[in-house]
Amino acid sequence: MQRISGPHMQEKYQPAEVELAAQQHWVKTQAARAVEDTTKPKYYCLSMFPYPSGKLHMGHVRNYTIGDVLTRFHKMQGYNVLQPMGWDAFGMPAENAAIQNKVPPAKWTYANIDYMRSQLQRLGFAIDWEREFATCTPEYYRWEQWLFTRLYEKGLIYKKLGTVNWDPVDHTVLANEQVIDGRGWRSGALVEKREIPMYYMKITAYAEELLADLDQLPGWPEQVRLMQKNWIGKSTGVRFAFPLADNSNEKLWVFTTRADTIMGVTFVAVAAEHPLATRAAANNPELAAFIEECKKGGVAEADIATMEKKGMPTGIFVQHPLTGEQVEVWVGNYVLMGYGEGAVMAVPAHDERDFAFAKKYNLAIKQVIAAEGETFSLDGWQEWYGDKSRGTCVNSGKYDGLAYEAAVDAIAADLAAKGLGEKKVQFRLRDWGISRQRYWGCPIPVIHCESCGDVPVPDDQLPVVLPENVEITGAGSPLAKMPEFYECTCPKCGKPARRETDTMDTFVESSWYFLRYACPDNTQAMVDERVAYWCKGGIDQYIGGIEHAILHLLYSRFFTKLMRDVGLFGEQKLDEPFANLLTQGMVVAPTFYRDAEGGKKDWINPADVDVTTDERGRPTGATLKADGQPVVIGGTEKMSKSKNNGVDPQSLMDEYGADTARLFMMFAAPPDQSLEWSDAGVEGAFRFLKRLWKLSHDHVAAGIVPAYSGGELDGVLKDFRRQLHQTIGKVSDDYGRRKQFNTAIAAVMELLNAFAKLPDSPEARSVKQEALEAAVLMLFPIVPHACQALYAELKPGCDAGQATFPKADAAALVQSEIELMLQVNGKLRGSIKVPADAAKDAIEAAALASETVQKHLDGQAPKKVVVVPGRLVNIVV
RNA sequence: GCCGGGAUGGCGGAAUCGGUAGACGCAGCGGAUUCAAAAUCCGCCGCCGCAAGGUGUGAGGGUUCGAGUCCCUCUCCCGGCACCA
Repeated sequence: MQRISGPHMQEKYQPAEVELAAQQHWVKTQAARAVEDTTKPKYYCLSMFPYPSGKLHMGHVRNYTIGDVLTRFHKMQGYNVLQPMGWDAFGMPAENAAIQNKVPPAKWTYANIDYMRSQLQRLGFAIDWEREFATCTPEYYRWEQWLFTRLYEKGLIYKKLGTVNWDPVDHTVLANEQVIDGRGWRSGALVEKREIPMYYMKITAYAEELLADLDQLPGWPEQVRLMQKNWIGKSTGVRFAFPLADNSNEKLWVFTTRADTIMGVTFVAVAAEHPLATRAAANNPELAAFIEECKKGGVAEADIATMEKKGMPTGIFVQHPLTGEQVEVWVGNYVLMGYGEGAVMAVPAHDERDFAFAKKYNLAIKQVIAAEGETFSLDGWQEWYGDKSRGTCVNSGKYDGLAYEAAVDAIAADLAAKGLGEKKVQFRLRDWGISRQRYWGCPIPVIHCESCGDVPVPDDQLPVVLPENVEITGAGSPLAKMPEFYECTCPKCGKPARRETDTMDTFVESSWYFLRYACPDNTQAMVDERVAYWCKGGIDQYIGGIEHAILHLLYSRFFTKLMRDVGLFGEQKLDEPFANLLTQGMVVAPTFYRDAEGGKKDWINPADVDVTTDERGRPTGATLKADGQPVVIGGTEKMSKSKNNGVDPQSLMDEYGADTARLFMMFAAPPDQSLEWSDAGVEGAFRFLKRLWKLSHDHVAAGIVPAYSGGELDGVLKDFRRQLHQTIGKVSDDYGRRKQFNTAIAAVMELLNAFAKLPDSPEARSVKQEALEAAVLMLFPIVPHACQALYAELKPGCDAGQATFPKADAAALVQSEIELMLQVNGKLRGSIKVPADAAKDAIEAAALASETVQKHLDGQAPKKVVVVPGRLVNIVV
């Protein structure tokens, strides 16, 4: 094997040279190529694929370095490893770029992919590039269309009206992101809600399984499972009807989880789009105007939930299903047509929102729950009013005295007897609307025929190819303006027909790409038996941002189950795609700005700012490098274009090399926490690599020797060797179990600090050889280029990438004497040394005999002595 | 608004199962080297205090021999909220 850094080791660490040589070596030896091999355990390590936005940002560097560390570590542990990469290539930014720069989305996307691929290669990730694909190619999305037609036939995809943000000036549908303060981002027009037909995936049919299987995912963070559980939101309640008071036999259906409060209903609220509201508005211009007002504004839940609750009576009355009393129907802007029945019963006394609404409009508030020791008052809302775990029914006739569960059961039974309702399990989860009125996405494979209706495109006409030369204006859907795309013939009857011009939500592509990596070259099927090899028991590690905790991960779980039920996995049992999940935190950086006209702020990039500090290093101010004048120090925020606080990873790589970038990212914070960018921290990472290089160089220059393999050692060397093997144990645990790399790096740093203080003797040299070999292998997953070169110097002819990860030597860990802390009344007062195998009473005696303890006891007898083996002794006086 | 998370020196963070708070690194300070600087190496470094000592993990309360860690109340910050990806 070639010596990577040449016949004479460079004295100075030169990352550009070292990294180029290492990367060429890996390409030549196909080090990252993954081949199915049943003789080894497999390890599929997956990072969330990037949207090709132009260039890598720090979040990508962080995400993919974490993945690469785990990939390389597991390879050194003997696993057959797969680390793939691809491109989530459909999406809005390509259309925005097309509007701004007049570049076709496809061209822009492919150019970005080429650049970003080169950046990933420059970072030295052990990616199997033979498996790369972009989701915007027909070779990929044809299978998505194929699956769509299967699901459509199974009834798992259906059409219904959905509410979207409508820009009345641009005549276009806007994403929530494009609605700013209720206005369209380009036109500035007030956005309206509009109902249009859309295709939906029946994710609610899988709600029960998606919820239950969360318990089968011990490798997921508890917080993510909890978020998904709450999102699915299973609740048991009662669906029941209020008959209309006009004796028309019509009914208004509602769902409630608080049927126990049914006797406290004082009004009913319906959504603005509810048929009853429409009917009432027909001869009530004031109400019609109010309904129009409700339709203003966007559809985002966060906006609806925080806006002022408003309502108006309809003049329509319904009968209370149990008392027969007349109850008025109101239209409320906070009731959503898309949830449940689009109508809710209102119990102001026991629902905080209803309480506020009733106070505002002077509606009746009737207490029907009482809790012991509490007084009900209309002065203000109190927490216990809505707490179903407390209290019993009052003012509720035959239900008086019943607690929550008993009351719900009795009331549900009575409603059922009247044929007006029943208990029902309800999910918060809604079906997934996948239609988008956009160009740069996967065409929905449906043809609309006047005679045959909606006809899925037959297999032999797939893929429906997205035309690539299109003019994007930002107004309206481009495909709907292209007769050459939408004019077609019906596959059933052959008559002229119209092709669907909506495309799919881009979450669809990212819901199954991880399965396609197993078999990206298959032109005959969506997936094949290689999925059974790589995805058996789930993908071993998935790494990505916490912002995907709900949507992407839930959709991916859903798709895996859909594909299983379409029979795509054959005999293999694959219910869940990701066995282990690591959610990484954001990359944040300080912000700087100057106030500009109109209350706006000019954000200044951290790279252009000098921060001044006082004699203790505390920041006292900041100035712009260009003019030396002060700028305002803002908060520390997620790197973004809008705050101009992004740092380009490319400049980091150019200046320090890939290893320093990787080391800094892994050292600055544990993976799941946010990571604060710091120029000085990067310097520190670079300094450490220089130090590692120099220590190795000095050792190699004095002549390499066989690593220590046995024999008596004196105190210093014995202690150091114990530290070495403790470090090996800790680093293995940090990589393998804890997935916390900052502490692994810190442990190796400590080891090298101790290493630098070792004496120079023949014995010491063999221990140093052992330590350097181990340190270089331990750091290899994080800084593979430098370690590849160093290992070849320490063990000529050996390839660090093919080496086995060091194992701790149990014999080296044995300790004869240990130190115990001494506490008096819980306060640290000193320490004692005892034999490692000392008995409890011997420890107690030694502690009591110690000078410090005697001083604090001051002649008194201890009340209690607590001995924690291996830790401390606490004496209570 | 709802769901989930976070807060520890001047800064990033460590403390893995309730047991030495501040590992490791950055910044700072002192020294060595140097004509000088950079680089490098050595040492100091939570706060108050001359010291003894006291005090300290967002705020307040509690459990415990012992709390950064567990429980209750609160404040601020961050992620998600279904068309950003």
